[in-house]
This record gives sequence, structure tokens and C-alpha cells, in this order.
Amino acid sequence: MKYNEYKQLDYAGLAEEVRAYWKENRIFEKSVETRAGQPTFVFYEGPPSANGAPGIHHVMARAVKDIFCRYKTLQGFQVQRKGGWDTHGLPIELQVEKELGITKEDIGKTISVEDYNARCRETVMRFKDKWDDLTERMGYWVDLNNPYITFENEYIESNWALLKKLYDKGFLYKGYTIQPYSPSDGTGLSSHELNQPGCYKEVKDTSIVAQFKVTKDSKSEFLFNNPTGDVYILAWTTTPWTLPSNTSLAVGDRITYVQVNTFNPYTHKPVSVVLARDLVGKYFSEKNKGLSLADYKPGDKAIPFEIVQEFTGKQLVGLRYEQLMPYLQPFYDADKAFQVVAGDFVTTEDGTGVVHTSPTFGADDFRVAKQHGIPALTIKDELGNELPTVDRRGKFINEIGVRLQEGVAKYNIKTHKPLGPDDFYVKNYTNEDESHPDYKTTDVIISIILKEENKAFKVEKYEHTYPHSWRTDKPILYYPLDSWFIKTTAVKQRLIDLNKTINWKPESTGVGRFGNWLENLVDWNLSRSRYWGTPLPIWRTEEGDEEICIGSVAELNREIERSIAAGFMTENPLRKAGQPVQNTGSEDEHQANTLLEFAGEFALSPTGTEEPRVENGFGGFDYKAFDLHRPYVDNIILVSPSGKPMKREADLIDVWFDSGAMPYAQWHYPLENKDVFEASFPADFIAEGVDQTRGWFFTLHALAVMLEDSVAFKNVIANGLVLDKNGNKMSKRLGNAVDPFETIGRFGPDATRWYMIVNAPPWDNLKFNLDGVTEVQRRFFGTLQNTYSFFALYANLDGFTFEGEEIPVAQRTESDRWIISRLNTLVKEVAGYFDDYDPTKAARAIQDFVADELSNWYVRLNRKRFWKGELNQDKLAAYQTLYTCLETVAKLASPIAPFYMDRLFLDLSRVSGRSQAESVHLELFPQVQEDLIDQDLEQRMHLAQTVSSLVHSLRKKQMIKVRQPLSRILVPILDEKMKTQLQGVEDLILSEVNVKTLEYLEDTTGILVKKIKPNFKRLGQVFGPKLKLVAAQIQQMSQEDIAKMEREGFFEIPVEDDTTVLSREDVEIMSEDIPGWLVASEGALTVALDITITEDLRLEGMARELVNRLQNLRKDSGLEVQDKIRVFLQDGNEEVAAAVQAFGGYISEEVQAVELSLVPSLPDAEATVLDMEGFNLPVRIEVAR
RNA sequence: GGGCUAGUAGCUCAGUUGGUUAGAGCGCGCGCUUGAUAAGCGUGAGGUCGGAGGUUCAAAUCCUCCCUGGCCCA
Repeated sequence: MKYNEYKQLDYAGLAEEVRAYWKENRIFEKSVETRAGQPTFVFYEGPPSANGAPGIHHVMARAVKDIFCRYKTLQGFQVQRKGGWDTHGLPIELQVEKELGITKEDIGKTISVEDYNARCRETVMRFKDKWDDLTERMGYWVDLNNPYITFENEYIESNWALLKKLYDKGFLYKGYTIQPYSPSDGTGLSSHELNQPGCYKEVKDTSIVAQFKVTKDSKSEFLFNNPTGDVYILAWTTTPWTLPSNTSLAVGDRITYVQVNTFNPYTHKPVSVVLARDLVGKYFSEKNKGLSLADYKPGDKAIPFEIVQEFTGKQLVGLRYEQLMPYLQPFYDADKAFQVVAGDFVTTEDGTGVVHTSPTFGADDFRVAKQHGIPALTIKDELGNELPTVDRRGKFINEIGVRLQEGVAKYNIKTHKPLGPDDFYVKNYTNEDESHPDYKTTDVIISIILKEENKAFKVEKYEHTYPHSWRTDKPILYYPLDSWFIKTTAVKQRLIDLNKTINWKPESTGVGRFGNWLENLVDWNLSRSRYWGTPLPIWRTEEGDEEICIGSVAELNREIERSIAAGFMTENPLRKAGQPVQNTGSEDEHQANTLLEFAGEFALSPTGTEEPRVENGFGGFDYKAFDLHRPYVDNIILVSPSGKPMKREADLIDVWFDSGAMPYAQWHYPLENKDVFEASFPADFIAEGVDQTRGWFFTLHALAVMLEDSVAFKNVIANGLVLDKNGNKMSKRLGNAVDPFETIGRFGPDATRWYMIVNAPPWDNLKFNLDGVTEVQRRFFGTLQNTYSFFALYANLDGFTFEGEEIPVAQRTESDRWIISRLNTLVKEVAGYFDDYDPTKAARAIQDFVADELSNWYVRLNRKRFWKGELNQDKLAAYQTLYTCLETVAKLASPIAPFYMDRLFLDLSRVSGRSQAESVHLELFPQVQEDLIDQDLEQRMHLAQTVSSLVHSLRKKQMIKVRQPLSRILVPILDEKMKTQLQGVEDLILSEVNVKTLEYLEDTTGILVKKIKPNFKRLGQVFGPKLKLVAAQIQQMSQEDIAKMEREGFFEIPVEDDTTVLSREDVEIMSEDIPGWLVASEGALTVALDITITEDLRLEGMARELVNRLQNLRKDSGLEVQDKIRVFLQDGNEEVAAAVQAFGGYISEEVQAVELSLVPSLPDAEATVLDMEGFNLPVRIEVAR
């Protein structure tokens, strides 16, 4: 049996063949099955969405996942990889809306929710085939046959069960949060919608610096030492309409503030105001600094001011002030209202360094108010629900409108039309004619009222960017909206503590990005007011006083039956298919039943995910016969304990819940598969883009902590983005996106994967350049393939099949032992890097080994051993060594380049029979043989390489080609070890650089010019600041001084007034030059070359030239390697004659000539003229039969 | 605006606890080799380490600020 030889390797074609082989022989399945009973390595697949075509960045992300799963399999672990699909969410809905040319408002009107969701369901899997194709082509091993799909009823049911668990623990609550809301659309906007191009517009708004009157008490006393008039805190806002609902002021506790005595520019009344020191210049002109307060007359343009005192924000915290616009009073926690608090978001960039806070209309405001227990200004409706001061149409509530109307009348404010209490919209949502001369926005009306009442210090137009609805172009408001929350803040410390046990790659994502996120955690807003997603399983009475959270289909079924009994429903949608309904449930069961017990009772097969669930599915329900999505769940009306109807809360849940729930829901846990779940939780490893930090990484973590008090994953790689070659984001629109199919089709998956991994660590952004893939293909795969071909060529000729005994490594040659030593070092390194989740370092180590050490050094130096002579022990050792290297490299690199390495491995093992494995991926990772690692030997070989390199360098400088032999190299020896080391590789060096002898120069005194260098690291610790003096002294040492120091081992030098003794370790001594020789050095190593070319050497050089030309001729003539020839050279050149005379035997042997003779003349027709650089030499060769 | 991250040769990247000549591959120049040859090898040029300050005897490395790109958040 022969090793496969490839004329020209088609990497992409090879991968396709290997892929077919894997499929046919179920290699992936076997790689899992054969590890049954072994320790498991748990991997979670972060589900992609199949609504778009996969891009090259998916190849990157999935290569990372695949590498570690394959590596762990090689290490003997069983690695299950269940695939999954993320199928819900806004992007899909938006895509459908775009395709149908509709907006959200049309849903339920021009298209039924039913049809709309059907469309989503179809759209979301549209590119599944393409994804599956890419998955296979790129060699990502994941179970595509039994994926979890988030829209399936079982998956949704698991979500419900988990939500109920959270509900029962008190982690689920309804509250409100400040969200972007568009009154013109009557809907909240997602951040996605807010990021639509053109959403943020430059607008001019009225901004007010308002005066908040400080209440005098013990805390504020320090402000009342010497004020002119009342004391006010100045706070700035660009949204005056939020001032009626102000309940607190925020300051920065480390910001410096000042108190300034001055006059109000509108009322001219004396006031004493507080603002940030850095912003004084904004409100008070430097020019007016010297003006006397006493001289001021109302109406003066120049307003005098005087800074009275300075203090930090900390002193302001806790101060009380009078309500600015006392139109409404808070109806709870009123004692906490109208005080100064500290806020971390306060800056001195704009305004006054004091931020007016209105908890109902700002996210920061809301947060800071909550922290300090500050109430919001709201009213209660008839049902007792809290409402903000602005209604959903963007209009002030009547209570405020009445007061504003009074103000308009009182101060004679001219308006474009008479304004009633219900006309005060906070922005122009009613398309009023703004060009009307008397048109005034509500903000302006508020400004005028405040000015009149000595409550405004400054009013001006302020230009800033403000978000607008992408549909109506009207400004949005930050507005309190009802939402369901998961109380993640309740477990905040636990989230932080457990995060510290996770191994993050890179670490900074874990402690920085993720850690900071946890530190600033807010409750998780679950609600989404959309259509296509997991419905929130909470049913409520209209008053909201009774509710139920449903945790399973069975529970829902029981409740429906109760509802039917109560007459709220007529039929049970879960029983449509006429299934027998099990366990309609009694009152006690309703309370007592835990889901797991229920699961145990009805589960059909605990692990049976492979059988499709058609009839008699889990719990006796036909899961294909109903749908837990909208609109169907919305039609279900349940009955409350007191007999009232309950409707489902209309919200869907955040899709991130879907994906964060995958450890449980992928197994339909907690309804069944308890054992499977427990065996696969938490994950040992996950990998996803760094953009998932607050997405999947967070939701996995949060749910695991809340449900299981555990991490969800122990190791995580957060990989970066794939950019185009110029570092720009790839986008279809710009046309710079790289098509993964095309790339893989052209270069094959192995080079593509290898490039992505070797080029930059996964967590750095990758600038994807196809030239880089080409380079990898050449440098790594080309070199490896060359090495294999070389091996295969000769091994086939010699019939080497690795039969018989392996030659003990100790009996092999120096270079054999060297490469084996390096190979074992490599195994150790690569395993270490993989264990550390650093595939890039692993790939680089493998690549450098193959290119630099195996191919460029070992094979090159040992070529002759492979093609000369019979298959003797030495040759056998060479084959065995090279074989071992190739086989080991195949295993080491197989996680990264799975196709090529499998072929390489099989090409080798099928001939040798060294492994019976059907694939390298069923093999075990190589074990390091520590006893074969020889540090001395590795060092020695390194020395040989350095010496060779130096000699080459010298030859080059003198333009002496390597074919010209030289007589000797001289190396000054620093110590005994160096000599021994060099002697070990002497032959190697000599043959590599074509020199006859290597001489060692031991007593170098007087011959060598030496150089001395301070050991800065050592001396720095001793001398510190005096180092410069010492270093200067050392550098001034003469040759004699150096010699003395070498002889005696120490040296005294003067340092300032003192002397100090330097020991040998304090300096580095190296040889610099040998007078009369050609010298080169690197570090402490110096090499001198004798470039005298004697007559003998010249002739030998000529002989080698002849060999070179004749070999070329042989090859050009198409002779076979083993052909013997006769050579006839035309006589006439003395040197040629002399060279033939002296080196005829050598020449004949090299070119396999049975005859080599000089002939007086050669007829032109028979001769080939050799160009001998300087003269021509006619020659004729013929094959000797 | 905040957090994280990157900026080192024309390009892609290394660069240890700070230690004095900052490295590699590709590309480029020059050359070698010709039984691995649609290959291979050597050698050379090429750098104000993003900028400015600071700490230190000593800074690509530590600190501060700034600039540019990226991601996430507001």
C-alpha cells in the first residue's frame, strides 16, 4: 500500500471529499458516541437567527466554538453539541413589516395577527438551509438534526415554567420604567427604532435655568450668612415642561459649587444663587466683576455679582427647597420630596452643575429618585392607578392645564388662539401653526410664568440633538410605561460574586464590560409590546387585583377547564384535536403540584428528543395541535379565585429571555429531562461575539443565578468583530462584505479557519483580508503538504510502512532527537494554549514548528538521508522521525484545520496501520513524553542555526557563494558548556555552510577585541540613581581592564568619592572583533570566517559547479533519479581539467556517472553548452544502459 | 457623555515582573539553491512604538490628559 501522492492539491475539493467521508461514516456522531461514559465537556450553542444569510463573521465565531469542542473530544471528553435556533424578536418582525410594506399599526387591522405571525414563522427559518450548508462546509460540528427552536411550544412552555419559578420567588413584578415613547404614534419605541437613520435631529428648544428657593434649616444655615435676598439653587433644563413634576435636584458630590450674590436679570430683585464654580463664567461676565452690588439700579445692563463662598456638592446634599411650581403634591413619601441628592451623572459640561430631576420623565431621574426614595409627582385615576402629569397624547393633565391657563391670563400672555386647560401639549403634537406671530410652545409659556414669578434666572434657546419618531418625525418623550420586570437587583451581589468565578477570555470583558454592567445593574425589563415572541404567561383581572402566572400547558389546561365551567370560555383550544385530557386538576393540585412531579408522571421518554412529538406528546397533549403564540393565547380568558375574568397581560417577553433560557428549555426542562439537564449544567464552555455581553452572556448568567444559584458557564470566549481589510465594518450596503461560501469555495475551510485563528486572537477585531488566507495557505499548508509529499515520495520508493520495531530515540541521530524534542515541546505548549482557551497561540506554535523547524531545518538538513542508499537503520530512523512529526502535527492541528488534518492523518495511518481510527477526530490528543525533551539539545541546535546564519551573512558580504568551500570558521569560546554544545553540532554547521573546519578559540586574551556592557537590571537594583555613573565607568574600561576582570572575577571602579567592586555577574562581556578576520556576532556569540580560497578549495568549488550544472542537465533531459550516465566534457579549460583530475570521483558519484571523461572536441549537434560564469563548457551526457 | 478595546516597519502581528541594539511573517532590494523545484533558503533595507506631559537611574511597557478607529451603553 502506498502513501497518497498529490500532484497539485485542491484544498477546497479535498475538504468536500472529507466532508462526504465524515457524513458517510458518521464520524461526528461517532466522535460523541465513542466517548460515552467518559467525563463530559458541556458546550452551549448560542442560537443564531436564520432570517438572514450567514456572513464570514459567523465562520469566525463558529470556528472558535468548534476548535474547543474538537480539542476536548481528542482529550477523551464526551462533547454533546445541540444546535439551536433563535426565532423570535423585533428584527424578524421588522423584516416582515418591510417585506409586506406595512407598519406595526396595520397588524390586527390590514393583516391579522395570525397571518402576521405565520409570516414571521416562515421568514425566520428562511435561510436555514444556507446556514446548515455553511455549518457543514466550514466543518462546524453541531447537531443539526435535533436543534432546539425557540418558537416551538415545548420551548415556550419551558420559558413559562421558568417564569413561574421566578414569579413564585417574587422576582417578577409589574412596574414602570422610563422609555422612549412617541405620543404621535401612541407607542413606545425600541432602541433599535431610535437608531434608525435620521432619528436624532438638531432642534432648538427653550432651556431654562430655574431658581429653586432654599428652605432655611440647620443644614442650609451656611448659605444664609450674608445673602442678598433669598437663597436659590440654580438648575438647568432643556425640557421646561418637566418642571411642574420636579421633585428633587441632583448635584455631583465631588463638584465644587459657589454661592453668588447678584440680581435676577428679569425681576432685578436681589438674589443669592448656588451653582458649580466652573460654570460661573457662563452666567456672570468677567467685565462686571468689579461692580458694586450697592450701586446696582433695576434695569442696569451690567449686573454686578459677588462670590460669597465655595463648597463641595456634598454639603448641598440633603438641603430642602420650595416646590417650584406647586400645582400638584406627591401623594406618597411627600416628606422625601424637594430635596437635593447626589447623582453620578451630574457634570459641569452644561447648565449649572445642578440637574433638575423629574422621576417620571427621565431615566437617570427615575433611577436616582428610586435610590433615594424620592417620590414622583403623579396623580391617581379612578382605579387608583398612578398617572404622570402628561398623558399619552403628550398633553398636560387637566390639573396642570388649569394652572397654566391661570398663568396665561394673569400675566397677559398673548397666544395664537385661546388656550383651555386641555390645550397644553408639551410638544407640538397637534400641528399648530408655528409661524403665527403669537404662537408659543408650552415650554415658552412656562418660561414666561417663571420669569414673572422670579423663578427663572436665564431663559434661552438651546440647540441640541433630540430623538424623533421615525414614522411621524415628531419628538419623542421619555415617559413612564408599564412593564414587567425581573428583579435582578435582588441578586446583584450574587451575580457579581459568581461572575468572579468565570474564566473570561479576554479577562477585561469579564471584569470590565460585564463586571461594570453588573455593578450598575437595574431590573431586567421583560416586556415587549410586539406580536412574534414568547407571550408573558400572566393573566390578570381588569383591576389588577388578582392574577395568575401559568407555568405549563397542563396548568393552563386546568385553568381553561375551570374557565369553561365558569362560562368565560366555550371550548378548550388545547383539546382541539380531540385529545383525551388528562388531569383536569383539582383545587389542591392547582396549589400543590410542582412541575417536576407532574413531569415525572407523564414524561414519555426522559431523553427521547429524537422522536417527533406528534400524538400523545408530553403530558398527553398534542403539541402540534395548538399554538402558545399570539393571538391564540390572547383569546384565553381565565377565571380568578373570586370568579372574575382574567385576561392575559398583552406583553411578550424579551427575546433575550428565550436564549438565556436555553440551558433549560433546550431539554424541555423543568417539565422533563431532569437528569439530562443536571448532567449538562452549567456549561464548561461557550463562545459568542462580545456584543452579546449584555445580551446572551447576561441572560444566561442572570437566569442561572436566580434559578439555580450557579454560573451558567465556566469558560467563555467573547470574540471580536470581523471587519474588512481596511478595518471598516462589513456591510452588504457598502459591498465590502466577504461571502463565506465564496471564500471557503476558493481556499477551502481549513485555510480560512486557520487564517482567522492564527492572525489575531479571537477577542481582537479581525481585519479580514483574502491575501492573508493566501499567505496562510502557502506558508503553512503549502509547507506542510510539501513535507508530506517529500515523505510520501521516498517512503513509497523504499516501501517504508512503519513496520517492525521503532528505533529507540536514543539511538537516532542528533537532528532526529532534536526534532522529536521540539515536537514534544510543541505538544506541551499547544495543549497548554488550548487549555487556556487561546487558539491563536496554539496555531502560531504549530505553524512555526512546521515551517521553521520541521521543514526548513530538519527536512532540509536530512534530505540526503531519505534518498541515498538502501533502507538501512539510519534511513529507517529518518522515516520514523518524520512520520511521527507529521502524524503528531495532524492531531495537534486537527481542531483548527479539521478537514486537511484528517486527510493527512488518514493518508499516513492507512499505510502504516499505526492507528485504526477512522478519523483523526476519533483519536486521542498526543501525550507529551517529557523524557524526550532535551533542553541542551534544543539550545545546541539553536546555536547551530545562529552560527550558520552568521556565516551565511559573512559569505554574502564577501559575495562568496555557498558552493565555494571555505577552510575554517573560528568561534571564541566563552565557557566550557558552549564548547561542548558547539562540538555537538559542528558537523551540521560545517555541511550547512560548506566550510571544512570549525576551530575554537579558548584563550582569547590579546587576540579578541572585547566589549563590555553593564547588566542594567542587576546594577539598577544596587545603585539606583548612581547607575549612570557606574555604567559610564564600565563602558570606559580598556581591553586590559576587561581581561583583568575576566581573570580575577571582579573589578574595582571609582564611584564618586568611593570605589565599588563589580562582580562578573554585574557585566556582560562579549567578543566584538578579531583583528584580521571577518567577524559577525549576535548577542554573546561571535563567528570569524577565514575567506582565503586556496587552490584546492577553488578546484573543489569548480567541481561543485560542475555537479550543479550536470544535475541541471540531467533533470532538463528528463532523466530518472536512478539513471546512470556517461559524461563527456570538452577539454580546453585548465581549471575544469584540474577539477576533474582532483575531484572526478566526487563528481561521478554525485551525478551518478559511470564514466566521466574529457574529450578533445564535441560536435555541436551532440553538445549542450554549460554556462560556467566566465566561460562556456560544451558537454554531452548519455544514459548508460 | 460613560465603560471596554485597539493604535509598534508599507501590510498583518509578537514584545515577559520597566533594563539600554524593539522582533517575526508577508511585501520590497540583493543573492543562494536546483533530486521537496509551479518549491526551497539566505541576507539587507525599512520604526520618533498614535500625540503631549509625568514617575524612574532607566518607559513600547507604569500614571495623567488628548487624538483616531471599533464595540457596548446612555
